[in-house]
Amino acid sequence: MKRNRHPLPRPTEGELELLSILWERGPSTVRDLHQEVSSKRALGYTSVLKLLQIMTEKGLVEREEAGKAHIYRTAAAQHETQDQLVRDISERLFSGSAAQLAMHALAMEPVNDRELEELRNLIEQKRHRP
Amino acid sequence: MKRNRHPLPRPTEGELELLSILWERGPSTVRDLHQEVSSKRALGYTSVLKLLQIMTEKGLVEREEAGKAHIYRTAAAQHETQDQLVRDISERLFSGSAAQLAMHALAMEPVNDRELEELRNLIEQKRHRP
DNA sequence: CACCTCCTACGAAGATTTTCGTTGACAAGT
DNA sequence: ACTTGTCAACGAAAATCTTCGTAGGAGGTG
Repeated sequence: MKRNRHPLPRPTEGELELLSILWERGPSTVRDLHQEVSSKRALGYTSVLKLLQIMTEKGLVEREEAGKAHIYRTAAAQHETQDQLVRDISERLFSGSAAQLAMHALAMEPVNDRELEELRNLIEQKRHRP
Repeated sequence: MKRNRHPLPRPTEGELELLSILWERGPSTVRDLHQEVSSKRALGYTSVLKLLQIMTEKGLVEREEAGKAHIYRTAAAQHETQDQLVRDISERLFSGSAAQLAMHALAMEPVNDRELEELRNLIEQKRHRP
């Protein structure tokens, strides 16, 4: 049974970095995460550990204390956090207009054909169900 | 001539709140901004002032020291900051896929017909100019 | 057993962000 | 001239975020 009594807090920059890795790799140890992060930038092992401990307190991740090395997993699915943050940006930067956000995103850069097709479908759906 | 030697830093949460008001109201005094903010939440006058002073140092706003009360204006156009932050979120949350960001935004909620039409056009444009 | 190695826990320094109290300047009213 | 109101400047407390050093435990290896 999930404790969902408080909505999860918005992850900070560093926290989001770790969450991204967890979504990609699946449940991981501190060492796993540290190695991933290290390929991008210098950061001490204990820094990653500490961040994960804080994230556990906040409820952003959960850990399995099975063996010697704990295993961390995300508490929220990737799409949930994405939705949360997209809504947040939409509020703060586009007065709540998600459509404007979408337009900015699209206008901005290369979008491949498959994605374009998905977007077309999405829009047609919305169009026919007003 | 604009000093554009350093790109503007990413505004913090509080800074963005003030920027949003400035984009909406146009150039404003501290008192103007404080009143706007106060309608949303409690925040002291000097807190707003201090934030603006910091933002001036960072180059996020510029001020005209004409009369007694200085007048602040945004240094970057709204769409520039929107682009910057949308790109940022796209990177950090969608591995750089702006299209995925757009889809999340759209899937999320009410979009009116005019916006839907604009999006259709935007997509058709992209479609025909691959 | 003494010695590594790998791990978590803890505390704390440093950096940034948020908030506000106090001060002093200036002007308008009395 | 004295008081009152409005304003910017400054410093600093408080809160949050980032980073890491150090300590201590558990498990092997010689």
